Amino acid sequence: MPREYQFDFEIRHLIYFREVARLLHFRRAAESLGVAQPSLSRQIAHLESAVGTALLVRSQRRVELTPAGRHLLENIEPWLRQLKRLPAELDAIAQGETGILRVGFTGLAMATVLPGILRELQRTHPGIRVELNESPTATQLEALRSGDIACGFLHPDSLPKGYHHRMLLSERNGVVLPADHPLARRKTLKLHDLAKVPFVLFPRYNNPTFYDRTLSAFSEAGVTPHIVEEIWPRANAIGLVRSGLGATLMCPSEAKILPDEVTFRRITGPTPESRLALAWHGGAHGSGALNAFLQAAGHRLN
Amino acid sequence: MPREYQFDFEIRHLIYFREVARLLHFRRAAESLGVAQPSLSRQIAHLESAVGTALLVRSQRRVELTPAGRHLLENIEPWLRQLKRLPAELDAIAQGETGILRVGFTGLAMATVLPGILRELQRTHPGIRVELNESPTATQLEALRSGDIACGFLHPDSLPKGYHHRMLLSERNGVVLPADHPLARRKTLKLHDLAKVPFVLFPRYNNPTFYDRTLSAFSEAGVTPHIVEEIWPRANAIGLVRSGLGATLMCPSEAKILPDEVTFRRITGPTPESRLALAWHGGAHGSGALNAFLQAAGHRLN
DNA sequence: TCGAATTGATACTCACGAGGCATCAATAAA
DNA sequence: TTTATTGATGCCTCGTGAGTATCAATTCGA
Repeated sequence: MPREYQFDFEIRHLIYFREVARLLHFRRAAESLGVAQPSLSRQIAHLESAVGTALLVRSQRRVELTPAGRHLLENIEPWLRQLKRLPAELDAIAQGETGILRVGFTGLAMATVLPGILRELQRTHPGIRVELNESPTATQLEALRSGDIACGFLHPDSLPKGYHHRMLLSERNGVVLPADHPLARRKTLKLHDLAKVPFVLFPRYNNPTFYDRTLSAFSEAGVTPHIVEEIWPRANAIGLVRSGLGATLMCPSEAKILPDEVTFRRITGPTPESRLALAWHGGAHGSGALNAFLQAAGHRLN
Repeated sequence: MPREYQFDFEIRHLIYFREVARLLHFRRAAESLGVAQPSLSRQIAHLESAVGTALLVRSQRRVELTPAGRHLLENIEPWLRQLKRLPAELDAIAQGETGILRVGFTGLAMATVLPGILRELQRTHPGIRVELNESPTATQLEALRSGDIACGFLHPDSLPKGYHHRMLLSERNGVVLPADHPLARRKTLKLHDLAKVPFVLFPRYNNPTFYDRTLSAFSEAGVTPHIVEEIWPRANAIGLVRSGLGATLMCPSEAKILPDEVTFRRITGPTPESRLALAWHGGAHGSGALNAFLQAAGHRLN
């Protein structure tokens, strides 16, 4: 038993001391603790020598606390209570009945599945607190890797191996135009029609895979997009469209709620496809809170 | 080792776990703790089975915390720190460098030695908090007996055996008169001169010994005092004198500061003698705070 | 692709010390 | 005085923490 990192007393000593201090009687305390009185006497003596201070005054016929003893009693009482609850507490965390869960998400998730999942989770596991973090797919992947988030709603196309994921939705992008734009009068558009329209997209590093896929769709349609701005989060793009800066691509779910000044139009033919998946670390030991979240997400989807 | 009152883990386990959780490495943690790695492995396993929850995920090559493990780490950290300080803390209390000290006192003490002692104590032991309680000698004796106060400034004549005490002062009483009283023109008085003067004294039960001694002084002087009021604390007697109700006996120190409307006159011949002593419980195990207080009181007197 | 190094777990033995029983010394109550 | 009750001490037993040697699984380097 090494000396340097060793406390010279143990929880047992504190519990023994508490009982003696409460009853001020060795024999009764020993009985209450279920040990023999001599053993108790020695353990208390051990504790006193370990802390280097007399905690009790024994006068053969009466036992009383010293000031240090009283101080110790008052100090350990709350801790012993907390310690007693500890196993149940840890179990609750492991079972996912409580805990903090950091979750990454994109605007699309918030516009579609996320609210329902959170509501379901709140219903089944009210003890779990979710810390939401809107960030682009690339950032979420990094956060997943480092453990900063336990799971993320992201575009799964560039998901590396070692992560589990569940596809949530896949939608062909449409276009958001200023309401007074000439093309807005048409019911549907082709990407080809938008050759001359200035575009607001998102920064490439947010999600290189999807960015490149978007440009591919344009070239497939035989045009090169005129990109005037890159912005994130995507919702901000709507503001720019509204200000007349240009148009932006967006999937129907995300464009469900739009201000009057802008219009959403479906695109026929080639168009990028927004995908949303819930991804999490492939470790075998999913945190309980994460499992609860996944369960809530599954429930939402069935 | 009885089951009912036994935690299934000890402080040692928590310290071991903390080190492993910090370093996320059994071998290095074992080295840092000064134990062999196998022992550490088993202690951690023991802790996990004791709390009934996995705290670490071992993947042969890497160790990481489960959510429960992280929770445990965060919870025990502050407590282990506190626990480490505990011996020094208890020692400080035992040595009287800190703690709470309840002290009884009378008006005479506050008018004389008490302020100086408190100042000295504050200088030498700033960690000690003193709880002052003005009460008559008889009440203080009871409080000493029950442990409500650790020491008291009181009239020592009726001090029972089993208490230590240190005499602080002894003063012949004088008389406090209304300033416009005919007798106030004399420089000194005899108790005999005050035969017809109505007197304000204190309730007998406050200090029966001194009360009786006072009456003895009167009869020695050949008079019976005309007592019109008994009041406590003594300082209030001055207010009654001021209102013209009568005169009161008082020692010079206590009568040092008087309003203009009253006058203090020394008494020659028989007169009661106010004594002040610091008394404390004769137990062998004086609390450290008490010892510090006594030391400050001694310093004040030398 | 294969061997070397590194990881934490397991098997075995040893020794410290907590626990139990019997008993003592000191005090209080009869 | 006797008797009962208090906490402390002596001695023995046995559980368990710790050490050494070793294993199985994985990673890394060539």
